[in-house]
Amino acid sequence: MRTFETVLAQIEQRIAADGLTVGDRLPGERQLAEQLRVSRSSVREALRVLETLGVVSSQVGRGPDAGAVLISRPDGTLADLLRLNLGLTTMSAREVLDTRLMIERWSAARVTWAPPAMTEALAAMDLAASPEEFVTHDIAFHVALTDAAGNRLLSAVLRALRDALVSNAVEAVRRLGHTDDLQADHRRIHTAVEAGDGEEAVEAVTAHLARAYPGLSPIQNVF
Amino acid sequence: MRTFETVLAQIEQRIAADGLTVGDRLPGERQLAEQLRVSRSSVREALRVLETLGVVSSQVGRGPDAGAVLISRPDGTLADLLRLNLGLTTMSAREVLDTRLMIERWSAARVTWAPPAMTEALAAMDLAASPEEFVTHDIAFHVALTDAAGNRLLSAVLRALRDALVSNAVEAVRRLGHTDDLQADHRRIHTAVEAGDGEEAVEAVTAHLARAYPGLSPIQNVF
DNA sequence: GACCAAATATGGTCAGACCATACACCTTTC
DNA sequence: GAAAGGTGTATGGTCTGACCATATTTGGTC
Repeated sequence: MRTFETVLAQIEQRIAADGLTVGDRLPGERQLAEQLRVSRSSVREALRVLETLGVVSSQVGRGPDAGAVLISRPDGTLADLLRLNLGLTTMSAREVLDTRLMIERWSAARVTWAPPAMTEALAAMDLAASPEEFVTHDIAFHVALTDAAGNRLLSAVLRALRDALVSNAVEAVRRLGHTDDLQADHRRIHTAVEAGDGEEAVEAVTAHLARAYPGLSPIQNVF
Repeated sequence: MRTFETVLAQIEQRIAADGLTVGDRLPGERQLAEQLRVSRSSVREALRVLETLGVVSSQVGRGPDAGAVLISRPDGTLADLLRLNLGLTTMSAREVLDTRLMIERWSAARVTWAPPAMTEALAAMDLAASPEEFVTHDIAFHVALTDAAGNRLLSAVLRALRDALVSNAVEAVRRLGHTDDLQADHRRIHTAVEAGDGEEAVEAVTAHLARAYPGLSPIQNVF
């Protein structure tokens, strides 16, 4: 097993052991390297993987104080994501694909603030002059929401699908004839996110979807 | 933009420009570093990201000849995957992604025949001489199953993910040591599909998954 | 032609160095 | 006393150069 892979495992363990959550920080690269008795290069390679997985986010120049890296999605499935993306043990794409998983993650993320992009998109939709324009910002709105959930890998797949479905969304807006109801939904979602109320948010999203796509089965949909 | 990110972009471009495909090799780390005028560290960090994304796979000790890294999934979505995991935007695919929806659609489609590709893949798996070969046909089998459900868009995405996880699947087969049980599952699925028995099929698929990936959470998976 | 051993370039890892950045702290100013 | 500004400092990002174990190639041997 390569060194950076063991580093990965140890970081994972540390996150679990210390009960780190969103916003918490890992030790600095140098300190981490010293603790794990490996070179900084290996630590960095591990961090790069974690960053790709959407677990951690680095930022330069954090003064003389502590911290170095910031956990962006520390939930328990970290191990699965690692295994999957590294081919260490086994994983299934279905698990990743399951949107329910995403809901759980989103709720577990305990997001207590609405991403600025989300707020901006909300305002932009009010000013939209055409269904196409509306949908553009609508996508941005949901993108921000998904980002708040934290899993970039999953988001990527979802995003690709979304892009492929732009025309559907436009048609949905046209069918409705107006966007008042949709905006009301959006505001409800936004409020829920701001309040950090995961359950309410999921419910709001579900209601929103039911309105936008009436033919949809009452399955638990998400974004 | 960090150096390794530009390296990422340039490698991506190179793959597209040179028309590299599965099995082809990138230049060695040192050579790549020299060509791109960056340090080997940056190249390595970029490669680590690509590895996490399932695009390349490194292996040590390749003698004095050429090659260094090997492309493992060069399909068109590479660019999207790169962009996404680098932190641009993200999105959700809403209802389309929900696997349960797929099951329902599949049932609702009242499929009363097994797709020829499915039958062929089943036979091919019997003749497979290696785990790799087995998995190849295994994928074809499940893709055919997904296609039978009727949602091409969903099929495409699932397929892409599936391809990205080939190595995991191979390992799963290796771990089992034999393919008899898997084939028994496949036959059960095939029979159910032929009979148009959606419920039985879903159940068979679930059982199949549980066998192939024992650690999997009891989430309702689809293949 | 088959087999074995040395030569060689590779990926993996390490140590040490430099830079630009952003935070914490301290001084200055009002 | 509070606000504003300057400075010190540890950080992430990058680079250089080195060593190791490994796998492929090469070339010699039988």
